[in-house]
Amino acid sequence: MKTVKIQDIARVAGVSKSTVSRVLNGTVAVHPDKRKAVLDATKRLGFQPNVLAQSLASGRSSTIGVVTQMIGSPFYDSIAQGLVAELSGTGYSPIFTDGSWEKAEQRGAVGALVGRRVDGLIVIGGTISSSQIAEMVNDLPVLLVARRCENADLHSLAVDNELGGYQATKHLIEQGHDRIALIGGLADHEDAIARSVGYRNAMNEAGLKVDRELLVEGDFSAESGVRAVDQLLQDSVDFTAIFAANDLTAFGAMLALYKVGKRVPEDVAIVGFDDQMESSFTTPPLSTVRQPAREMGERAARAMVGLVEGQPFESILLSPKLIVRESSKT
Amino acid sequence: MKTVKIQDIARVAGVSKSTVSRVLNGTVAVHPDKRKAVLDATKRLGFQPNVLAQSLASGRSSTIGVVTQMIGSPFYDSIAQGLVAELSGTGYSPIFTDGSWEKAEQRGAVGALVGRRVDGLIVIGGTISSSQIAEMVNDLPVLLVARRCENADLHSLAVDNELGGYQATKHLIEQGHDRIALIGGLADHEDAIARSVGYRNAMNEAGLKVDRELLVEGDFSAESGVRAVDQLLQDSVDFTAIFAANDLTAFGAMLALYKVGKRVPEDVAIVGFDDQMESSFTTPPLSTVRQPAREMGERAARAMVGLVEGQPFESILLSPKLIVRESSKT
DNA sequence: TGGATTTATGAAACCGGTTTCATATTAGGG
DNA sequence: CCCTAATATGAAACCGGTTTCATAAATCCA
Repeated sequence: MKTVKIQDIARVAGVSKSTVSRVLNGTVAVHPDKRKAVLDATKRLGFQPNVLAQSLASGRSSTIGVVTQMIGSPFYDSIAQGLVAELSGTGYSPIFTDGSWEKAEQRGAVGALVGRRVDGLIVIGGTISSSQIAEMVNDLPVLLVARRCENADLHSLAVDNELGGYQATKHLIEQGHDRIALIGGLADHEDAIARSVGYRNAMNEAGLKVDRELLVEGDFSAESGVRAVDQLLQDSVDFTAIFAANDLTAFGAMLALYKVGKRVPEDVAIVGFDDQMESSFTTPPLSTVRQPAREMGERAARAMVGLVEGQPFESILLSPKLIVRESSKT
Repeated sequence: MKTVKIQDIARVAGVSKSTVSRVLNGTVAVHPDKRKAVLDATKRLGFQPNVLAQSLASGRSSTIGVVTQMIGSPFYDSIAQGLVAELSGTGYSPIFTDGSWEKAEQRGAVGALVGRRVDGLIVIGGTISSSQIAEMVNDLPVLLVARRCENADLHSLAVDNELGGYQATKHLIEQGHDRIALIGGLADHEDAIARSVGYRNAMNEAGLKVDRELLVEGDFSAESGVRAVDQLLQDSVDFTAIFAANDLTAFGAMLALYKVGKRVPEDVAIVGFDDQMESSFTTPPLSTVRQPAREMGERAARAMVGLVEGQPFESILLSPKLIVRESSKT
């Protein structure tokens, strides 16, 4: 029981390889009789084309390379999910490679995908510079997701993190808070920095001073939220609200507050960032800045298919949306 | 600027294609001088082998096909993450196809992967029968993850859901509860059924009656947890504890209880299932049955690489582990 | 020192398709 | 009815590697 190839069909149908290929791809017209013979043989023999051979011959692999970041945030995972879901049924398959933290590893990931002759490349987050990517890919369409891009050759689909940070902070200010602590994300992470800039802008705009003691480091993990609140309490910092770099951090902060008997939002109001699935089901439900992660994945998938097929694409900077739930209501 | 191929290296190094291939793969010894010449040329020209061509010629694609289930539960996603992480650096790349809910679609997914000549197939969950998979893959190694398998040709790596359900329920009983509600998962979902069987076993063993009113339907979503508790309250069912089919459902249940002023665990104790990342940071932290999802993905990746390279593998049924946190402490 | 092995290497076949090119056939037009 | 243009089809080249096979060179052993 060996795999049936195009030649077998040709023999059975009494035609040449070429004709079989033409029928299967519908590239040019073939006589209805032969066409039928080929189709019958194909079905009878249970032919399944060798995608590898097809790709090699045609120069198109029907594959989209994806470089992922397996760091904590569920945000990236949702993007990946959206990608997989939207790509299924388009004829293209995603092929994933993990770029973890190291730039070297990310370069390796890009290289591996280029070696696989993917038709397009999607890079989710990541720290490798866009010009570096550009010089590796050699005219392959590239889409950076969840990340801005200064390079004109590449396209990007990102969320305005600065605006999000501004929205969250402004909301807390409007709720009457003026001592708002910021639990930051990774110090060198582009998104985290943008969010904290938004925080500062909102504070400044409202004429509020950003005390150094209100600023606590975090790393996007729930644990760091716990640590941050513990530290704030230990330093007996005066604060009535928290803007956390992401929802996970906010979860940790809420837990730490709960442990010492502080109530949310009565004693401390909290706003997170991401709006991950669990956020509307915490006690109390968490106010947050929604990043349409899954939708971004879906849009990225569609955009990439378009790019591969020659359609143009304009880089997009999506606006995040403030979702007010109970954790920040007065 | 065109891609450099093996023939270019051969020309530059003054040898034949064959020799270049031999050097690059280290299959047989070549003269040190030529070897060096080839290596130099390779580096200088920035050669990147065409994986497609390699695969076609060698018959091995260095690719592992993965059929995913994009249904709600974060459990499946964690498995996928583990897979990606562990596979990176092994020389194999995972290629994902979504099998969503429909069996037809799952067959399509398997077919597409077989057509891509993957070296091995990993199916995460899914409802397509294992014998059906077996007849499509034609001696390809197959590993079913998060799912039992009766078929001897296939391998599986699963968690004993029944045991988990038993552990959770028994724990609640030991905490003094005898009116324990069960919020089920999808009615026709293998895992959900197994967990409820475990629940019944524990109840029976303790001589407790399983009232029909204690059993509420769910669908693994947080929303269904909310609905279930609302229903229990509306029907004024007498219960002091809840075993939820998964953590997400438990989150919803906790929120619904919070809304009506019932405290966890004082008024109602709760145990979930999965131990997803957020579970230790809910207020209060959720007791749950841990499924080592990420680890399962990692093990699956290792096992599959082994299988592809001819090593044997014994199907594994992992034992879940009860994690007691505050949501179920008396 | 010479015949028998072993070893390194290039030429060519092959993997399974797609696509160009040439040809046999049919249709079209005056 | 004959010559030209359009059309269907098969042969062969090609995609970029791996691998078999044959051969020239080197090594071995008596």
